[in-house]
Amino acid sequence: MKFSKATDYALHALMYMIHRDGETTKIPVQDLSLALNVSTTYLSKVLTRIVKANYISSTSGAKGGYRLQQNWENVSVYDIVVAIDGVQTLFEDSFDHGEECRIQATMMEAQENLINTLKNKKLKDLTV
Amino acid sequence: MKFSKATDYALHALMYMIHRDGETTKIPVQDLSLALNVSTTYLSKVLTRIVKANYISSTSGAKGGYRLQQNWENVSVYDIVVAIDGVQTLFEDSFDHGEECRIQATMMEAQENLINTLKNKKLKDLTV
DNA sequence: CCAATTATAGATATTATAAATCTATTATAT
DNA sequence: ATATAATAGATTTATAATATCTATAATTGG
Repeated sequence: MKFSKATDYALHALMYMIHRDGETTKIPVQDLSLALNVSTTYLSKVLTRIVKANYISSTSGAKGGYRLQQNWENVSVYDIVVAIDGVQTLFEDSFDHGEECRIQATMMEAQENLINTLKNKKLKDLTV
Repeated sequence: MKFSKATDYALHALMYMIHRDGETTKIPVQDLSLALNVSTTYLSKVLTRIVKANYISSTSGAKGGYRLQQNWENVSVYDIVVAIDGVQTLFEDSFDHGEECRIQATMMEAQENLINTLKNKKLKDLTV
């Protein structure tokens, strides 16, 4: 019952990018890696997922790097969680008690409240 | 980012006990094991934690078993989660950005909403 | 075109944790 | 005394997260 470190890395990397230049410059993973003290290989593997999800762009080669997309302000914390870990179910009932299982319903309700909090928090809100 | 199966087992075992006899009879783990289709050894290991947390009692030996405590109605789903998995932090920030880290604050807020949902749901509510 | 730089992909290794089993021990009723 | 039942500790198995390594593809500047 934990969020992944990868999500933590991604969020901090994004905040670094936002605070540094906004969506104006490309930032190579090495810079981010240095700032966060996480290996370049792993961090780039993580960031590639954010690229796939289209919240940042990337360009290979010299002078390349990662850059925020114009829409970054509307991206929620939950979007990042999903981009990294996929849509997770916090609770997988081992029993086939069906729809009317109140235990499952309770867990789902709790999970919804968690998710909604993260959906309502945009990256922009974290910069204020 | 998952609840443990053990918690699932415990909750279902408790519901079985509640529905069967309330706090009147001792139920050996073998009965529960049969009802849930979980091994007796593992289930008893799980239930022992619920005993330690004082939400059920146990007696060894012939005609022994597990029995609900009189206070079971006031026990929340969160109480069971904690009894099994301990107090968990859903998010452990890898960076020492301190109190004012907004990422951490957001995750904590989301976690609080999750926990409060589970605190407000009593075992009694699951039986209705 | 060449060399340097940078992201990506795939395979693999490492760690950590949950899930489950096994054995021995202790307690209780008949 | 014997059968029943919980508990404790050690150990195994399974699974997922974390991380590294190597090779490949793309881009820039000379």
